[in-house]
Amino acid sequence: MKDNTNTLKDAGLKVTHPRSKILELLQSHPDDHLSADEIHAYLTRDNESIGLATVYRVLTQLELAGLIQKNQFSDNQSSYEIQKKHHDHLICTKCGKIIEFVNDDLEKLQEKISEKFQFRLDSHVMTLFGECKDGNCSNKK
Amino acid sequence: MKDNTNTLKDAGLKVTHPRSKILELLQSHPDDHLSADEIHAYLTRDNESIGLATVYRVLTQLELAGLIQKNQFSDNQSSYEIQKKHHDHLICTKCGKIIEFVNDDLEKLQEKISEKFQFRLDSHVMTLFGECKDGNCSNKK
DNA sequence: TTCCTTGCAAACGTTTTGCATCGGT
DNA sequence: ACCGATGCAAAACGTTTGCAAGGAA
Repeated sequence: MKDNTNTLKDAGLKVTHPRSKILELLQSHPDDHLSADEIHAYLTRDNESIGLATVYRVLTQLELAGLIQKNQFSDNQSSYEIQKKHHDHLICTKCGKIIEFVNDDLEKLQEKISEKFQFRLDSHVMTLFGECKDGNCSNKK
Repeated sequence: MKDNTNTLKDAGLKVTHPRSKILELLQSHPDDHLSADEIHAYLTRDNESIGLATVYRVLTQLELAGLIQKNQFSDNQSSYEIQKKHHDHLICTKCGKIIEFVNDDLEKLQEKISEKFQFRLDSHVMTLFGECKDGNCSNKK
């Protein structure tokens, strides 16, 4: 019985090869934010013949099940990552590096702002764009 | 000499009918967040025969010139608004209402977080999603 | 065996581009 | 008159859908 078999079952999803493979891929790249296309390329490289349409379908299902998270940063392409505890993102506009962070003050402040406008806060997107101080920064991407 | 003639000239853009009209439209809807398609529909309704491609081209130019702001919320469609002082957004997931707000503590906190990760902060996107307490909330959109 | 899932190809909606014509300056 | 701006149609892009074939329970 494979690792994510129970994960999928618990989510109410039948255990199929594509679902298992895609979940596995995202689990083994916990720090990456992969597009559907990149995921498809990884699978193809591993000699898995899984169609791009299936990748999209499976990603939608996994997201709905709460197993992965979909991100829409500034480009036109969505990216996906395995579900971790809540966090926000810091993106280097030069090298594309993405840092995940959590800040409790920020979360509290968002609640305060929502209350001020009489909103019941469901979720938020908070992405900081800047330039990182990495030496190899401009080389990447 | 029309209102936004100088605005366009100052931005280094030749004053043309489409540019003038589109800027005018956004200026007269300061609280709206319109998609290219909606803008095109408004123009068509006003008997302006401006192509959708031109709308896209002009919006890109106006954004580049800093005269308008492009937003990519959660849908697949971008929306545009005239440039105002910096602000973030609060969106009602039920009725689609968008509230603009500024919070200095938030801005300071973002700076602090960026510094912590050794980033030089350029910009940020911060959107809160929730449910507003409006009586007519569920009727709209 | 039963349905759900998959692969493929075709459709989709938004945005971009090529090209001939038009229009500011 | 010049060169950029426009309209139209077609292409491009990421994503979704229809359908017949395949696969897990």
